[in-house]
Amino acid sequence: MSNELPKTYEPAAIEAEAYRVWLDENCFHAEPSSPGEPYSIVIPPPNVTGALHLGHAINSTLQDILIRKARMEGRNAVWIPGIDHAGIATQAVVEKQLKERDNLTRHDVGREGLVKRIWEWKQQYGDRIISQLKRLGCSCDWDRTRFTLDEMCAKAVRETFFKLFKDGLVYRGKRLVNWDVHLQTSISDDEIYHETVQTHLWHIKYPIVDSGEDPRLEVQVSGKSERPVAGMALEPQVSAQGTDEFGEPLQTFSDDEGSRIDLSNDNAPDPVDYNKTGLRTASTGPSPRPTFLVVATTRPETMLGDTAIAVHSEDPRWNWAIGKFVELPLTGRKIPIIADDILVDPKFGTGVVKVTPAHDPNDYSVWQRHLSQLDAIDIINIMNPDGTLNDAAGKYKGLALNKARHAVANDLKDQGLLIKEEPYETQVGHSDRSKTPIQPYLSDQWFVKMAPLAEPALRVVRDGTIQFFPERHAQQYLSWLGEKRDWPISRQLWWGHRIPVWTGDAKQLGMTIFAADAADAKVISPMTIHAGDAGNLHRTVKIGGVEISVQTAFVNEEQVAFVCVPPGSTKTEQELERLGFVQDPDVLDTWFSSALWPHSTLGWPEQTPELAKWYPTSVLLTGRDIITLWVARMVMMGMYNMGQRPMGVQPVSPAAGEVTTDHALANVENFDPKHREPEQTLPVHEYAQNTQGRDARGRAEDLGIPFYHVAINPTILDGKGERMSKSKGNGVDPVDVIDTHGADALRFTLATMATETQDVRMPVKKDAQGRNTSDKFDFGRNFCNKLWNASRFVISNLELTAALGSEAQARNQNNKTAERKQNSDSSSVNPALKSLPDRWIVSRFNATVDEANKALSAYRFDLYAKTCYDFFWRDFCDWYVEAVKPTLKTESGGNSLAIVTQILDGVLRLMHPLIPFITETIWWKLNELAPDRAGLGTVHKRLIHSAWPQAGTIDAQAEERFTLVQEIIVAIRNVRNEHKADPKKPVVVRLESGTIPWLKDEHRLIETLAVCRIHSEPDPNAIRVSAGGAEIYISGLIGPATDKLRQTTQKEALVRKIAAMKSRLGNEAYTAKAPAALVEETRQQLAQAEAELSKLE
RNA sequence: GGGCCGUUAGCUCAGUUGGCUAGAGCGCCUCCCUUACAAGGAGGAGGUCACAGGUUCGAGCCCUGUACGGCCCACCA
Repeated sequence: MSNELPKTYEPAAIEAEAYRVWLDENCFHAEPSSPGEPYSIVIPPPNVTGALHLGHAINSTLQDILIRKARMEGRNAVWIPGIDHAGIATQAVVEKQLKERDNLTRHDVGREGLVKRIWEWKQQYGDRIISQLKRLGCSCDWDRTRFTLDEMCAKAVRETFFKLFKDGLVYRGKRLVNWDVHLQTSISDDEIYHETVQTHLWHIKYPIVDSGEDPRLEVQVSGKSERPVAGMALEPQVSAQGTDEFGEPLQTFSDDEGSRIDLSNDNAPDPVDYNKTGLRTASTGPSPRPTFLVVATTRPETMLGDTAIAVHSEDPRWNWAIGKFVELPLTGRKIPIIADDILVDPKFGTGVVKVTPAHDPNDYSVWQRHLSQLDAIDIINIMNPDGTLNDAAGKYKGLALNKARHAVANDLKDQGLLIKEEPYETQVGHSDRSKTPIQPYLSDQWFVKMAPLAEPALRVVRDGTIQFFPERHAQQYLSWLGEKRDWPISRQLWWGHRIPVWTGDAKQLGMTIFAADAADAKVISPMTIHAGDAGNLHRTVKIGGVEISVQTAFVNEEQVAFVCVPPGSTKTEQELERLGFVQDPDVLDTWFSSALWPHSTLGWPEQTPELAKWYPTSVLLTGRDIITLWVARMVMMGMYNMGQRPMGVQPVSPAAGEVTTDHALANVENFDPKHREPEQTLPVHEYAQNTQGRDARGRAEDLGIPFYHVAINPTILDGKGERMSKSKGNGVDPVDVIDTHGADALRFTLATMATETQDVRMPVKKDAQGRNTSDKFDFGRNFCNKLWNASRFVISNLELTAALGSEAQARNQNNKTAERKQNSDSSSVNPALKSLPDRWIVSRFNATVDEANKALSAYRFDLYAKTCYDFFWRDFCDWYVEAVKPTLKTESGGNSLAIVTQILDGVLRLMHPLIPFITETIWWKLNELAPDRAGLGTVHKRLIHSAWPQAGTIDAQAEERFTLVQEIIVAIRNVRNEHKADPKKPVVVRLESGTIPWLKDEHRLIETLAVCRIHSEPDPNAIRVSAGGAEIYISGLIGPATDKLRQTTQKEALVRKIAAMKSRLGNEAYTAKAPAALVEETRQQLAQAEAELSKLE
């Protein structure tokens, strides 16, 4: 009894036990010094913010499949787990908790206090995530668990930041950022969602001040301008690489783009439609012109920060006013009317736009565009970080924005400047974290220059060094990276890697550092921070072995120095602080540390054995939503830090001129190629082998790419097709599913869903215990149950045989070395094959292994699971086991028991990566009863460390023959069923198969599986059917009526088929152009169909 | 507005370089609790492959267009 598997499959019991054993025996741990070709994966670190959902579950399952397979293939496989600190998200959650529990803000507890609390949160939820991964069966090397905020990562972050700073790829600039007024931090574009709000469009009069033409402008009032119109007059220094000096994407214009309007076009606005615009004309002058312009805005309060009015240069209604001024209502400031053909769409609104550079992204672009032009405009910030108005707002100072809006609108109304207030629907950006509206806000931020980093990262995907699966996802990567928009990396948060820059009086620095060791102080590169700001410098010096990189800038007429030092320069940091320098209070964008993940987890910047062995990693598995945010940045930073060539500092644009190449060698010095193992060969996947061989890997190493393959897993949606998320409440905790169905069932089902189609719908239901689960997982659970029971069957037979000292087993001992050539732990099935079913099932197994290999090397996890399913359930259980069942325990069973055992052995190996718990558990049991698998030799104690099955040869003849036998059996069953034959009572069958001489050898098989007796006496009343060229006469059934029907249907089908084939063959084009083999095949089929038909007449 | 993807059985989805009667699971119908498994077994019904053109001897598959759905990016004051 102890030898038996429990009668019912209960995943909960076996899963806990199997995982415990794996952990106890350290099965997941890898060492770089171990033998085997490297195979490595780094987990996309889940956010510590919350628990894992099904999206993580599918992602983790697929990685585990790859790692377990690689491990079984004898590779030195490591899967590095970890968690992301998820800056904003985590801080927001903890702050919210602080507020709700203790009614405290972060300012009450202070920076240290808050960070301490977040660490406590991290401990709790990090542990939860790890335990979820363990429940899933993930075979991560837990000894190597990392956190994006741990010391190793911190060091990598500091090193990288310093490199970037030194290379001039980090710069500080004023930029309009998305400001979360509630959290008082800037947030990235991707942390914003848009919400439709009902608001108003306020139409406001801006009186034109007649007295002043803008003296800075050359006169040009009518349609055609003498000088290039604004918007086309982009800075000549803008590089061809697509960014200006701020890294803004270069916008290119051509005459056929929408920025110009064609006045002959009917769609162009009525030249002067005063009714439409609500304008009045002045009574004097040769041509009537309005005395004011009307602006329509959704945000009247921002007019306090207006610095210009913009119109389209070719809009005849207003272009005469370009160069004049308006008086800004409520403030009395005089602001210019400028032309900006990018901002202004004459067809929209009044064709007149207020420009508020400090509070609107588009207006900010206007400011930038006009910065070095004659018509440069001001930029005025009217907002405090907390969302109230500042001194610049005059009497509105101190009001919150929404209050100011109404105050402004009311005052305008009082002054008769508000023409109308029309209801308007618009989209307003909201912070994903605080759910409050985002304010564009002008602030000082650090940026990473993208162009030099993006270029190489684009190249390696274009040239196929990095491959996407499915391939089409590369497009998203390429198009996003192609924009090369600079990356704002400052976050006004306390939770994260603090920016390693100290700010202070440049004069202090000069006296102490520069002057102290002037001979040693080597100027490494000049840098311009803002165009036109003379005196801004960028120097990197080396003093006493410590590198110090300095950027200077003028702030309020004072020269301020920004100093960056590499990690481990504590003394220098202290010295700086003694001099009054203060460290930047901001932290880095979370993605900054995530971008380093593949190499930082392996120990970089130290040249660790892990890095040498496992970098580049073999594949990255992730969702398509972070191809840009994460994948692209990992490639960039991987190449920047790990590449042997200093690509990060190659001057991509001579015009940029800010970065010199002479310090590029600094990167090379960091890199010690000796740590490489030149004998390393390819990663596992076939395609790489048949393309460039080991050169590919060598080249990839030179380039420093973090992975060769990017496999994109599908997004899991709920039953309504909506993305799962916690806020929607439609998320499913994988642990809930594991509780209801088991981890193997979850894994199996998720794998079948990992198709190339992007999204998977998952109808969710709540069970009695309130757990979110889905009937979808019944599929996997049923499969596991089937495996459980089939294994029980095999094991019960082994027990019996063992008890009786089976002859079959003894015989197999003799056969065991007959044809085997593999090592002792091989799973190749190759006993002495006798019967057709034996030959067939072995051939099918071999084909299945082959298909599984192909599927997995293409990351087609669904095909892998499907292949396993079809072979195990359909071929093995439904056919083979049923075929050998009656004779299994008898002498005449031949070596079927051996084959059943060996196939089970192979199936366990083949499916272990997919359903590790159940396969491992059965493996143990199988080891007890058949330690040598009836002749295969010694097997490994643990399946996790056993060999991946080898695909042996395909027996085409056996497959062909067995297929025919199947057809005959199905035909007989069919008739039996239609006649409601007693399932246990055999029918009498006569087979006419003169053309198939070998068929008589399989009569016994047919009798078994079709429940019949085969006789040779003709019966005139027999029901006749045909299958695969054999005529089948079935006697002993009543009810020929249905047979008539069936024969009629069959006949009709044949007639149709014959007609179709005849017409095809009658078509000369077909016989001439189609492949000869196909035509011949058609002829044979036609002949066969006609023969069948004639027999049915 | 730009780009990408999808539309195949009642539901969820496969369908390889175009090639015989388009498949699976679930659900449904009939029969069967046969000592591995009713979470099972045997059989069955069910599809004008979104629509319209085109290429081809031949189209679910390739091309063009349309409709509907989804995603990403940019978002008009």
